[in-house]
Amino acid sequence: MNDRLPRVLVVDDEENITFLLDSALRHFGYDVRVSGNGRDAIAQVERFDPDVVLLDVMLPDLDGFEIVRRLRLDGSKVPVLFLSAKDATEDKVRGLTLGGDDYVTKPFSLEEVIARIQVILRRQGTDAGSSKLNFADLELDDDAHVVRRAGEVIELSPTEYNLLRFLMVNAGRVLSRNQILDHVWQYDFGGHATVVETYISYLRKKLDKLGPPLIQTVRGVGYSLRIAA
Amino acid sequence: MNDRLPRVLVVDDEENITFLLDSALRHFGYDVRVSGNGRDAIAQVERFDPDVVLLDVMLPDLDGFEIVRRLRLDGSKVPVLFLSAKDATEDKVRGLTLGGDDYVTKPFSLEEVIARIQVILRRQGTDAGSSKLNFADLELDDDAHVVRRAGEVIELSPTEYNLLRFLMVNAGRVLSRNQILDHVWQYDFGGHATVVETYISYLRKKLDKLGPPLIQTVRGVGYSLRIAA
DNA sequence: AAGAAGTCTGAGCGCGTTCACAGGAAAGTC
DNA sequence: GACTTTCCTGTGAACGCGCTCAGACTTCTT
Repeated sequence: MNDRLPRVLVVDDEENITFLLDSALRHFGYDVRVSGNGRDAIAQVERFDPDVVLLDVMLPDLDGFEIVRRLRLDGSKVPVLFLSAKDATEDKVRGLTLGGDDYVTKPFSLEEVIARIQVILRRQGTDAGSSKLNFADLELDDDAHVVRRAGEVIELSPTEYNLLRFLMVNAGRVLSRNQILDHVWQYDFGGHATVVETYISYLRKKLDKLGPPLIQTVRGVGYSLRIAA
Repeated sequence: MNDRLPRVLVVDDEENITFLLDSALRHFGYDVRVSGNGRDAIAQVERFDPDVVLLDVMLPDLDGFEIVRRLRLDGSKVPVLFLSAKDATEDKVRGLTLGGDDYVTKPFSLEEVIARIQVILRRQGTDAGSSKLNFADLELDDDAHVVRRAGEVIELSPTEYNLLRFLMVNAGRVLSRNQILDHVWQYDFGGHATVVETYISYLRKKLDKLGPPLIQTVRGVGYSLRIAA
């Protein structure tokens, strides 16, 4: 087994964002470096040799595209996951997915970002894991973005999908409403934790048509994916 | 085995609270420091280098979130367990579970706080122990928040769960009703100690379905988890 | 521009949880 | 064995948590 940790370089000038991604990615077992501006980022790619770069499009010195252009000129082929604001720049980012790059729009949710990173790493062969998550007769395939139970395909909205993914990654563990909110919803979500209840309800309605209940309520604590006793 | 004691910094301006936590945590084998305000707390983090900080959100000088912000700017990554009042602060707690931080609402029960601290320390690798407690054919898993006897899952209410946890942590020892009340119930509980009897009764009813009695009454003193002779 | 899909809020309802209390059982005492 | 003390457990009331649904609002499609 070749287990050098996959290396991720996070480039953003907002410290809350880098802190957020840094802690989440570390927790996921990545070797993380952080950079706050474009020039430093280019230098770090050289020294750190990351497997993927998380790159904000709006940086104080160089813009994200310029950074990538220079990296490519230097011969680096590291794939980039852009973090773009949801405005004009979004158009510029389109079409990048050809070179193996991809993008998510700010504000993102962590599950979203992590899923994308894993897709990139898998396509590169850096991350050995499969694109499928399994629990009981449930199957979630990130590459195809398809969920099945007992063979049947289940149609899920984006939020439902992210929620189920988070539950499956943490199968067996109890997750508090706030934990769920922090990982599944966009980081700037201002509403109340009761949305989680609504979406758990949606998920149950769709999942439990095809078998026994899988999402357990732990009263006063949260929810947990578990096979009923 | 590397057993330097885990270090905990407790920050609160109410002396009853710090006293309470100080003694309980010491008794649990932690190396504890106490601080009564924000500025001092920041200084202590630097000097004492704690593994976790117990931080009241409402402090006379700086508010808890501001303290964390400053700590992060200083590069400290120490996880924080917030002690918050159950109202307004609830909203501001967003994003906390990402950096490994968490919160409990005042008034808390000691078992609650200690369980949370252990979760944080385990996740950090500071506390080697597992998330499971065992006694005879009983098993309590804090991660999944599940209790089993002889393999069967037992559904417990929050209070029942905390009570059983306290009994298991102190297996073999006799615990008085007041000790139990002090650790399992919220510290401002005003009722009578007879509740304990009620909950012992609930627990016995659920546990003893699956095997011989485990909770022994020690007349005139209290209760004890013990395998019948 | 209109329709469809997705998201989120708020309210109502049901049920589990918590706790006091009281009558009866068990243990200990003389 | 009778008496006292301690403990057990059923009943019931108040409360709060969690589930669900309708509807407003936003965003994506065509």
